[in-house]
Amino acid sequence: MTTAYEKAQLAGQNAVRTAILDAAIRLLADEGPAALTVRRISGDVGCSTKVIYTMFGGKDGLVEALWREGFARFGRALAAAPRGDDPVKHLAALGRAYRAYALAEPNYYRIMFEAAVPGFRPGPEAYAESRETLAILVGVVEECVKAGVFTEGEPAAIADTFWMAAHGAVSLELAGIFGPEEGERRFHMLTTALVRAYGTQSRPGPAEPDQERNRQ
Amino acid sequence: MTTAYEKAQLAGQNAVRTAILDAAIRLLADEGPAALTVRRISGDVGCSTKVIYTMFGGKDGLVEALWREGFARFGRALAAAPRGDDPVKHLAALGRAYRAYALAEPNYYRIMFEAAVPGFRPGPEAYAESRETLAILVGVVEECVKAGVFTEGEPAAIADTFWMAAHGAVSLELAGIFGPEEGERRFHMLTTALVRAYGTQSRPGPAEPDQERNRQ
DNA sequence: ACAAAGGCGGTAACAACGTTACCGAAGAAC
DNA sequence: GTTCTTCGGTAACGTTGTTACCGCCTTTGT
Repeated sequence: MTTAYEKAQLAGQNAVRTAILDAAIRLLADEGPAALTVRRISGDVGCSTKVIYTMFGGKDGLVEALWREGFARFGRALAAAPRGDDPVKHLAALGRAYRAYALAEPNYYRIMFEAAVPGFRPGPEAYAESRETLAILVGVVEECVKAGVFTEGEPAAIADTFWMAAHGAVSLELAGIFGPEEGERRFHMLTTALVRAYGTQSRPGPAEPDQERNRQ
Repeated sequence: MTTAYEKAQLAGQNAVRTAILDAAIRLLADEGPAALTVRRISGDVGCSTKVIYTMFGGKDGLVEALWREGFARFGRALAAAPRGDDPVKHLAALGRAYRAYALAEPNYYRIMFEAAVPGFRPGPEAYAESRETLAILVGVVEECVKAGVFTEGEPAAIADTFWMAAHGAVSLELAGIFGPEEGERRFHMLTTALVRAYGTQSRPGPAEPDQERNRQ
Protein backbone atom coordinates (compact mmCIF):
# COMPACT_ATOMS: atom_id res chain seq x y z
CA MET A 1 0.00 0.00 0.00
CA THR A 2 1.20 3.48 -0.78
CA THR A 3 -0.02 6.39 1.29
CA ALA A 4 -0.85 9.75 -0.23
CA TYR A 5 2.37 11.06 1.24
CA GLU A 6 4.48 8.41 -0.48
CA LYS A 7 2.78 9.20 -3.76
CA ALA A 8 3.54 12.90 -3.31
CA GLN A 9 7.08 12.02 -2.36
CA LEU A 10 7.52 10.22 -5.68
CA ALA A 11 6.09 13.23 -7.51
CA GLY A 12 8.83 15.49 -6.17
CA GLN A 13 9.37 17.76 -3.21
CA ASN A 14 6.99 20.32 -4.64
CA ALA A 15 4.12 17.85 -4.36
CA VAL A 16 5.05 17.19 -0.74
CA ARG A 17 5.11 20.89 -0.09
CA THR A 18 1.64 21.42 -1.50
CA ALA A 19 0.36 18.34 0.34
CA ILE A 20 1.52 19.85 3.61
CA LEU A 21 0.07 23.22 2.72
CA ASP A 22 -3.26 21.63 1.77
CA ALA A 23 -3.43 19.80 5.07
CA ALA A 24 -2.64 23.01 6.93
CA ILE A 25 -5.24 24.93 4.94
CA ARG A 26 -7.92 22.36 5.68
CA LEU A 27 -6.95 22.28 9.34
CA LEU A 28 -7.04 26.06 9.58
CA ALA A 29 -10.43 26.30 7.89
CA ASP A 30 -12.00 23.44 9.83
CA GLU A 31 -10.66 23.89 13.33
CA GLY A 32 -8.98 27.26 13.50
CA PRO A 33 -5.46 28.46 14.23
CA ALA A 34 -5.17 26.49 17.48
CA ALA A 35 -5.27 23.22 15.52
CA LEU A 36 -2.23 24.28 13.50
CA THR A 37 0.37 22.16 15.28
CA VAL A 38 3.37 20.68 13.55
CA ARG A 39 2.52 17.22 14.83
CA ARG A 40 -1.10 17.40 13.72
CA ILE A 41 -0.23 18.56 10.23
CA SER A 42 2.49 15.99 9.73
CA GLY A 43 0.16 13.35 11.10
CA ASP A 44 -2.57 14.27 8.62
CA VAL A 45 -0.12 14.24 5.76
CA GLY A 46 1.44 11.00 6.89
CA CYS A 47 5.01 12.19 7.26
CA SER A 48 7.19 13.07 10.21
CA THR A 49 7.54 16.52 11.72
CA LYS A 50 11.03 16.80 10.27
CA VAL A 51 9.70 17.25 6.75
CA ILE A 52 7.95 20.46 7.73
CA TYR A 53 11.23 21.82 9.03
CA THR A 54 13.16 20.98 5.86
CA MET A 55 10.36 22.34 3.64
CA PHE A 56 9.36 25.49 5.53
CA GLY A 57 12.12 26.00 8.07
CA GLY A 58 9.74 25.68 11.00
CA LYS A 59 6.19 26.44 11.97
CA ASP A 60 6.59 30.14 11.27
CA GLY A 61 7.57 29.44 7.70
CA LEU A 62 4.49 27.36 7.18
CA VAL A 63 2.28 30.01 8.75
CA GLU A 64 3.84 32.60 6.50
CA ALA A 65 2.88 30.47 3.52
CA LEU A 66 -0.68 30.37 4.89
CA TRP A 67 -0.49 34.14 5.34
CA ARG A 68 0.39 34.57 1.68
CA GLU A 69 -2.34 32.15 0.67
CA GLY A 70 -4.83 34.18 2.67
CA PHE A 71 -3.82 37.39 0.95
CA ALA A 72 -4.07 35.71 -2.42
CA ARG A 73 -7.62 34.58 -1.65
CA PHE A 74 -8.44 38.00 -0.23
CA GLY A 75 -7.12 39.68 -3.36
CA ARG A 76 -9.18 37.43 -5.61
CA ALA A 77 -12.30 38.09 -3.54
CA LEU A 78 -11.79 41.84 -3.84
CA ALA A 79 -11.06 41.62 -7.55
CA ALA A 80 -14.28 39.66 -8.05
CA ALA A 81 -16.39 42.50 -6.67
CA PRO A 82 -18.75 43.75 -9.42
CA ARG A 83 -17.18 46.76 -11.05
CA GLY A 84 -20.34 48.39 -12.38
CA ASP A 85 -20.36 51.74 -14.11
CA ASP A 86 -20.16 54.03 -11.11
CA PRO A 87 -16.94 54.14 -9.07
CA VAL A 88 -18.98 54.75 -5.93
CA LYS A 89 -20.96 51.58 -6.58
CA HIS A 90 -17.70 49.78 -7.18
CA LEU A 91 -16.43 51.09 -3.89
CA ALA A 92 -19.56 49.86 -2.12
CA ALA A 93 -19.20 46.45 -3.74
CA LEU A 94 -15.59 46.35 -2.63
CA GLY A 95 -16.70 47.02 0.92
CA ARG A 96 -19.24 44.20 0.79
CA ALA A 97 -16.61 41.88 -0.68
CA TYR A 98 -14.23 42.85 2.11
CA ARG A 99 -16.71 41.97 4.82
CA ALA A 100 -17.92 38.86 3.00
CA TYR A 101 -14.40 37.51 2.75
CA ALA A 102 -13.61 38.15 6.39
CA LEU A 103 -16.80 36.36 7.44
CA ALA A 104 -16.31 33.51 4.97
CA GLU A 105 -12.73 32.79 5.99
CA PRO A 106 -12.36 34.29 9.44
CA ASN A 107 -9.35 32.17 10.33
CA TYR A 108 -7.39 33.47 7.37
CA TYR A 109 -8.43 36.98 8.23
CA ARG A 110 -7.29 36.53 11.82
CA ILE A 111 -3.92 35.23 10.70
CA MET A 112 -3.52 38.14 8.32
CA PHE A 113 -4.62 41.02 10.52
CA GLU A 114 -4.80 39.83 14.10
CA ALA A 115 -1.85 37.79 15.30
CA ALA A 116 -3.85 34.56 15.58
CA VAL A 117 -0.82 32.27 15.59
CA PRO A 118 1.09 33.09 18.78
CA GLY A 119 4.69 33.25 17.65
CA PHE A 120 4.17 34.50 14.13
CA ARG A 121 4.80 38.07 13.01
CA PRO A 122 4.97 38.68 9.25
CA GLY A 123 8.20 40.16 7.98
CA PRO A 124 8.56 43.76 6.77
CA GLU A 125 8.15 42.78 3.13
CA ALA A 126 4.85 41.23 4.11
CA TYR A 127 3.40 44.63 4.94
CA ALA A 128 4.20 45.73 1.43
CA GLU A 129 2.31 42.73 0.13
CA SER A 130 -0.73 43.60 2.23
CA ARG A 131 -0.74 47.11 0.84
CA GLU A 132 -0.42 45.71 -2.64
CA THR A 133 -3.58 43.69 -2.10
CA LEU A 134 -5.35 46.87 -1.07
CA ALA A 135 -4.06 48.71 -4.14
CA ILE A 136 -7.31 47.97 -5.93
CA LEU A 137 -9.06 50.07 -3.29
CA VAL A 138 -6.72 52.99 -3.94
CA GLY A 139 -7.53 52.70 -7.63
CA VAL A 140 -11.26 52.91 -7.06
CA VAL A 141 -10.86 55.90 -4.77
CA GLU A 142 -8.78 57.55 -7.46
CA GLU A 143 -11.63 57.07 -9.91
CA CYS A 144 -14.02 58.59 -7.42
CA VAL A 145 -11.77 61.63 -7.09
CA LYS A 146 -11.37 61.94 -10.83
CA ALA A 147 -15.12 61.61 -11.34
CA GLY A 148 -15.60 64.45 -8.92
CA VAL A 149 -17.75 62.56 -6.44
CA PHE A 150 -14.94 62.88 -3.93
CA THR A 151 -14.19 66.54 -3.82
CA GLU A 152 -10.55 66.51 -2.78
CA GLY A 153 -7.88 64.58 -0.97
CA GLU A 154 -5.06 62.18 -1.51
CA PRO A 155 -6.50 58.89 -2.81
CA ALA A 156 -4.06 56.72 -0.86
CA ALA A 157 -5.01 58.43 2.38
CA ILE A 158 -8.73 58.20 1.68
CA ALA A 159 -8.36 54.55 0.77
CA ASP A 160 -6.51 53.92 4.02
CA THR A 161 -9.40 55.35 6.00
CA PHE A 162 -11.83 53.06 4.17
CA TRP A 163 -9.52 50.18 4.99
CA MET A 164 -9.35 51.17 8.65
CA ALA A 165 -13.12 51.47 8.84
CA ALA A 166 -13.77 48.15 7.14
CA HIS A 167 -11.17 46.41 9.25
CA GLY A 168 -12.53 47.81 12.48
CA ALA A 169 -16.04 46.78 11.53
CA VAL A 170 -15.25 43.17 10.65
CA SER A 171 -12.75 42.86 13.48
CA LEU A 172 -15.36 43.73 16.08
CA GLU A 173 -17.90 41.55 14.33
CA LEU A 174 -15.51 38.60 14.29
CA ALA A 175 -14.85 39.22 17.97
CA GLY A 176 -18.54 38.63 18.57
CA ILE A 177 -19.44 42.20 19.51
CA PHE A 178 -22.03 42.40 16.77
CA GLY A 179 -24.31 39.68 15.49
CA PRO A 180 -24.36 39.06 11.75
CA GLU A 181 -27.42 41.18 11.03
CA GLU A 182 -26.30 44.05 13.24
CA GLY A 183 -22.83 43.69 11.79
CA GLU A 184 -24.08 44.22 8.28
CA ARG A 185 -26.17 47.25 9.27
CA ARG A 186 -23.27 48.87 11.09
CA PHE A 187 -20.83 48.13 8.28
CA HIS A 188 -23.16 49.68 5.74
CA MET A 189 -23.80 52.69 7.95
CA LEU A 190 -20.10 53.33 8.49
CA THR A 191 -19.03 52.98 4.86
CA THR A 192 -21.88 55.09 3.48
CA ALA A 193 -21.08 57.74 6.07
CA LEU A 194 -17.52 57.84 4.82
CA VAL A 195 -18.64 58.12 1.21
CA ARG A 196 -20.93 60.99 2.20
CA ALA A 197 -18.10 62.67 4.09
CA TYR A 198 -15.67 62.64 1.20
CA GLY A 199 -18.37 63.79 -1.17
CA THR A 200 -19.09 66.87 0.89
CA GLN A 201 -15.62 67.70 2.05
CA SER A 202 -15.12 71.39 2.59
CA ARG A 203 -12.43 72.92 0.42
CA PRO A 204 -9.28 73.94 2.30
CA GLY A 205 -10.61 77.52 2.02
CA PRO A 206 -10.70 79.93 4.96
CA ALA A 207 -11.43 79.37 8.63
CA GLU A 208 -11.39 75.87 10.12
CA PRO A 209 -7.96 76.31 11.70
CA ASP A 210 -8.15 72.79 13.13
CA GLN A 211 -6.61 73.97 16.35
CA GLU A 212 -7.64 70.87 18.26
CA ARG A 213 -5.32 68.59 16.40
CA ASN A 214 -2.15 68.43 18.39
CA ARG A 215 -3.34 68.88 21.89
CA GLN A 216 -3.53 65.95 24.36
CA MET B 1 14.00 35.81 55.93
CA THR B 2 10.46 36.31 54.75
CA THR B 3 9.72 36.66 51.05
CA ALA B 4 7.16 39.09 49.70
CA TYR B 5 4.91 36.16 49.05
CA GLU B 6 5.02 34.97 52.65
CA LYS B 7 4.23 38.48 53.81
CA ALA B 8 1.24 38.64 51.48
CA GLN B 9 0.20 35.19 52.66
CA LEU B 10 0.06 36.47 56.22
CA ALA B 11 -1.99 39.45 55.10
CA GLY B 12 -4.73 37.19 53.76
CA GLN B 13 -5.66 35.55 50.51
CA ASN B 14 -6.70 38.88 49.06
CA ALA B 15 -3.14 40.15 49.33
CA VAL B 16 -1.88 37.04 47.59
CA ARG B 17 -4.40 37.55 44.85
CA THR B 18 -3.32 41.12 44.21
CA ALA B 19 0.34 40.11 44.39
CA ILE B 20 -0.27 37.60 41.61
CA LEU B 21 -2.25 40.12 39.61
CA ASP B 22 0.46 42.73 40.02
CA ALA B 23 3.11 40.32 38.79
CA ALA B 24 0.95 39.41 35.81
CA ILE B 25 0.28 43.07 35.04
CA ARG B 26 3.96 43.90 35.14
CA LEU B 27 4.80 40.89 33.01
CA LEU B 28 2.14 41.80 30.47
CA ALA B 29 3.27 45.40 30.23
CA ASP B 30 6.99 44.59 30.08
CA GLU B 31 7.15 41.52 27.88
CA GLY B 32 3.76 41.07 26.29
CA PRO B 33 1.11 38.35 26.35
CA ALA B 34 3.58 35.59 25.43
CA ALA B 35 5.34 36.03 28.75
CA LEU B 36 2.12 35.35 30.63
CA THR B 37 2.84 31.79 31.69
CA VAL B 38 1.64 30.26 34.91
CA ARG B 39 5.13 29.14 35.81
CA ARG B 40 6.65 32.54 35.14
CA ILE B 41 4.06 34.42 37.18
CA SER B 42 4.23 32.04 40.11
CA GLY B 43 8.02 32.19 39.91
CA ASP B 44 8.00 35.99 40.06
CA VAL B 45 5.60 36.00 43.00
CA GLY B 46 7.52 33.28 44.79
CA CYS B 47 4.72 30.76 45.13
CA SER B 48 3.90 27.52 43.37
CA THR B 49 1.68 27.24 40.31
CA LYS B 50 -1.03 25.64 42.39
CA VAL B 51 -1.88 28.94 44.07
CA ILE B 52 -2.92 30.46 40.76
CA TYR B 53 -5.31 27.59 40.23
CA THR B 54 -6.92 27.93 43.64
CA MET B 55 -7.14 31.73 43.28
CA PHE B 56 -8.22 32.10 39.67
CA GLY B 57 -9.23 28.62 38.60
CA GLY B 58 -6.57 28.46 35.92
CA LYS B 59 -4.79 30.67 33.46
CA ASP B 60 -8.01 31.76 31.79
CA GLY B 61 -9.35 33.08 35.08
CA LEU B 62 -6.23 35.15 35.58
CA VAL B 63 -6.38 36.48 32.04
CA GLU B 64 -10.01 37.41 32.57
CA ALA B 65 -8.95 39.42 35.60
CA LEU B 66 -6.37 41.17 33.41
CA TRP B 67 -9.11 41.72 30.85
CA ARG B 68 -11.26 43.48 33.43
CA GLU B 69 -8.27 45.49 34.64
CA GLY B 70 -7.65 46.59 31.07
CA PHE B 71 -11.22 47.75 30.65
CA ALA B 72 -11.06 49.60 33.95
CA ARG B 73 -7.93 51.45 32.80
CA PHE B 74 -9.47 52.05 29.40
CA GLY B 75 -12.62 53.45 31.00
CA ARG B 76 -10.60 55.80 33.19
CA ALA B 77 -8.59 56.98 30.19
CA LEU B 78 -11.76 57.75 28.27
CA ALA B 79 -13.37 59.47 31.25
CA ALA B 80 -10.29 61.65 31.64
CA ALA B 81 -10.71 63.10 28.14
CA PRO B 82 -11.31 66.86 28.41
CA ARG B 83 -15.03 67.47 28.23
CA GLY B 84 -14.95 71.07 26.99
CA ASP B 85 -18.04 73.02 26.10
CA ASP B 86 -18.76 71.59 22.68
CA PRO B 87 -19.91 67.95 22.38
CA VAL B 88 -18.07 67.66 19.08
CA LYS B 89 -14.86 68.72 20.76
CA HIS B 90 -15.55 66.23 23.51
CA LEU B 91 -16.04 63.57 20.86
CA ALA B 92 -12.72 64.47 19.26
CA ALA B 93 -10.98 64.36 22.63
CA LEU B 94 -12.54 60.97 23.24
CA GLY B 95 -11.09 59.74 19.97
CA ARG B 96 -7.63 60.99 20.87
CA ALA B 97 -7.92 59.37 24.29
CA TYR B 98 -8.95 56.10 22.64
CA ARG B 99 -5.92 56.03 20.40
CA ALA B 100 -3.60 57.27 23.14
CA TYR B 101 -4.67 54.47 25.44
CA ALA B 102 -4.26 51.78 22.81
CA LEU B 103 -0.75 53.03 22.03
CA ALA B 104 0.18 53.47 25.67
CA GLU B 105 -0.94 50.00 26.74
CA PRO B 106 -1.02 47.96 23.54
CA ASN B 107 -0.82 44.63 25.35
CA TYR B 108 -3.95 45.37 27.32
CA TYR B 109 -5.66 46.50 24.15
CA ARG B 110 -4.67 43.32 22.38
CA ILE B 111 -6.02 41.18 25.18
CA MET B 112 -9.27 43.12 25.18
CA PHE B 113 -9.97 43.32 21.47
CA GLU B 114 -7.70 40.92 19.66
CA ALA B 115 -7.44 37.46 21.17
CA ALA B 116 -3.82 37.91 22.22
CA VAL B 117 -3.83 35.08 24.76
CA PRO B 118 -4.35 31.89 22.76
CA GLY B 119 -6.93 29.97 24.75
CA PHE B 120 -8.83 32.88 26.22
CA ARG B 121 -12.24 34.04 25.03
CA PRO B 122 -14.13 36.43 27.31
CA GLY B 123 -17.50 35.23 28.48
CA PRO B 124 -20.80 36.64 27.21
CA GLU B 125 -21.17 38.97 30.19
CA ALA B 126 -17.79 40.36 29.25
CA TYR B 127 -19.19 41.80 26.03
CA ALA B 128 -21.75 43.66 28.10
CA GLU B 129 -18.92 45.11 30.16
CA SER B 130 -17.09 46.25 27.05
CA ARG B 131 -20.20 48.04 25.81
CA GLU B 132 -20.60 49.60 29.23
CA THR B 133 -17.13 51.09 28.95
CA LEU B 134 -18.10 52.57 25.61
CA ALA B 135 -21.32 53.98 27.07
CA ILE B 136 -19.58 57.32 27.58
CA LEU B 137 -19.20 57.48 23.81
CA VAL B 138 -22.91 56.90 23.31
CA GLY B 139 -23.62 59.72 25.74
CA VAL B 140 -21.46 62.18 23.85
CA VAL B 141 -23.07 61.23 20.54
CA GLU B 142 -26.46 61.77 22.16
CA GLU B 143 -25.38 65.27 23.11
CA CYS B 144 -24.26 65.90 19.55
CA VAL B 145 -27.66 64.81 18.28
CA LYS B 146 -29.48 66.92 20.84
CA ALA B 147 -27.31 69.92 20.01
CA GLY B 148 -28.27 69.51 16.39
CA VAL B 149 -24.73 69.05 15.04
CA PHE B 150 -25.66 65.49 14.15
CA THR B 151 -28.76 65.80 12.04
CA GLU B 152 -30.39 62.46 12.70
CA GLY B 153 -29.78 58.85 13.63
CA GLU B 154 -29.80 56.50 16.55
CA PRO B 155 -27.01 57.54 18.95
CA ALA B 156 -26.06 53.97 19.84
CA ALA B 157 -25.62 53.10 16.17
CA ILE B 158 -23.60 56.23 15.45
CA ALA B 159 -21.44 55.58 18.48
CA ASP B 160 -20.83 52.03 17.28
CA THR B 161 -19.53 53.31 13.96
CA PHE B 162 -17.13 55.66 15.76
CA TRP B 163 -16.01 52.71 17.82
CA MET B 164 -15.49 50.56 14.73
CA ALA B 165 -13.52 53.31 13.03
CA ALA B 166 -11.32 53.99 16.04
CA HIS B 167 -10.72 50.32 16.61
CA GLY B 168 -9.81 49.67 13.00
CA ALA B 169 -7.41 52.59 13.01
CA VAL B 170 -5.52 51.63 16.14
CA SER B 171 -5.65 47.93 15.29
CA LEU B 172 -3.87 48.49 11.99
CA GLU B 173 -1.47 50.90 13.63
CA LEU B 174 -0.64 48.39 16.37
CA ALA B 175 -0.12 45.77 13.67
CA GLY B 176 2.60 47.98 12.27
CA ILE B 177 0.81 48.97 9.09
CA PHE B 178 1.12 52.66 9.91
CA GLY B 179 3.93 54.43 11.64
CA PRO B 180 3.05 56.65 14.59
CA GLU B 181 2.95 59.90 12.65
CA GLU B 182 1.00 58.43 9.76
CA GLY B 183 -1.23 56.68 12.27
CA GLU B 184 -2.18 59.92 13.91
CA ARG B 185 -2.90 61.63 10.58
CA ARG B 186 -5.07 58.76 9.38
CA PHE B 187 -6.90 58.53 12.67
CA HIS B 188 -7.69 62.21 12.61
CA MET B 189 -8.75 62.09 8.98
CA LEU B 190 -11.10 59.18 9.57
CA THR B 191 -12.77 60.54 12.69
CA THR B 192 -13.25 64.03 11.30
CA ALA B 193 -14.72 62.53 8.15
CA LEU B 194 -17.27 60.70 10.27
CA VAL B 195 -18.16 63.83 12.19
CA ARG B 196 -18.64 65.64 8.87
CA ALA B 197 -20.78 62.80 7.56
CA TYR B 198 -23.19 62.80 10.45
CA GLY B 199 -23.40 66.56 10.38
CA THR B 200 -24.52 66.59 6.76
CA GLN B 201 -26.66 63.47 6.75
CA SER B 202 -29.47 63.71 4.24
CA ARG B 203 -32.92 63.51 5.74
CA PRO B 204 -34.80 60.30 4.91
CA GLY B 205 -36.68 62.39 2.33
CA PRO B 206 -37.31 61.32 -1.26
CA ALA B 207 -35.13 59.47 -3.73
CA GLU B 208 -31.99 57.60 -2.59
CA PRO B 209 -33.68 54.19 -2.63
CA ASP B 210 -30.48 52.54 -1.46
CA GLN B 211 -31.06 49.67 -3.80
CA GLU B 212 -27.52 48.38 -3.55
CA ARG B 213 -27.85 47.30 0.02
CA ASN B 214 -28.87 43.68 -0.07
CA ARG B 215 -27.27 42.44 -3.21
CA GLN B 216 -24.10 40.35 -3.14
C1' DA C 1 30.48 0.24 -12.52
C1' DC C 2 31.83 0.94 -7.91
C1' DA C 3 33.00 3.74 -3.96
C1' DA C 4 32.56 8.05 -1.56
C1' DA C 5 29.79 11.80 -0.17
C1' DG C 6 26.06 14.41 0.60
C1' DG C 7 21.34 15.31 1.92
C1' DC C 8 16.77 13.92 3.21
C1' DG C 9 13.70 11.98 6.68
C1' DG C 10 12.22 8.96 10.74
C1' DT C 11 13.03 8.26 15.75
C1' DA C 12 13.53 9.93 19.95
C1' DA C 13 14.79 13.19 22.85
C1' DC C 14 14.72 18.17 25.18
C1' DA C 15 12.77 22.29 27.24
C1' DA C 16 8.66 24.70 28.23
C1' DC C 17 3.74 24.92 28.50
C1' DG C 18 -1.08 24.21 31.17
C1' DT C 19 -2.93 21.21 34.35
C1' DT C 20 -3.61 17.92 38.14
C1' DA C 21 -2.95 13.77 41.40
C1' DC C 22 -0.88 13.13 45.64
C1' DC C 23 0.17 14.27 50.19
C1' DG C 24 1.74 16.83 54.23
C1' DA C 25 0.61 20.62 57.13
C1' DA C 26 -2.17 23.94 59.26
C1' DG C 27 -6.25 25.69 60.89
C1' DA C 28 -11.53 25.01 62.05
C1' DA C 29 -15.23 22.57 64.32
C1' DC C 30 -17.18 20.17 67.91
C1' DG D 1 -8.06 17.09 72.10
C1' DT D 2 -9.45 14.86 68.18
C1' DT D 3 -11.18 14.97 63.65
C1' DC D 4 -11.97 17.03 59.37
C1' DT D 5 -11.47 20.14 55.83
C1' DT D 6 -8.88 23.09 53.07
C1' DC D 7 -4.83 25.01 51.13
C1' DG D 8 -0.31 24.71 48.94
C1' DG D 9 4.21 22.42 47.45
C1' DT D 10 6.12 18.56 44.75
C1' DA D 11 6.19 15.99 41.01
C1' DA D 12 4.15 14.10 37.38
C1' DC D 13 1.27 13.82 32.70
C1' DG D 14 0.20 15.13 28.13
C1' DT D 15 0.92 18.82 25.04
C1' DT D 16 3.68 22.03 22.20
C1' DG D 17 7.98 23.57 18.94
C1' DT D 18 12.45 22.11 17.92
C1' DT D 19 16.63 19.38 17.11
C1' DA D 20 20.50 15.79 17.70
C1' DC D 21 21.37 11.43 15.94
C1' DC D 22 21.60 8.14 12.56
C1' DG D 23 20.30 5.24 8.92
C1' DC D 24 19.10 5.18 3.84
C1' DC D 25 18.90 6.78 -0.59
C1' DT D 26 20.60 9.55 -4.36
C1' DT D 27 24.14 11.61 -6.61
C1' DT D 28 28.72 12.37 -7.92
C1' DG D 29 33.67 11.35 -9.13
C1' DT D 30 36.71 8.52 -11.45
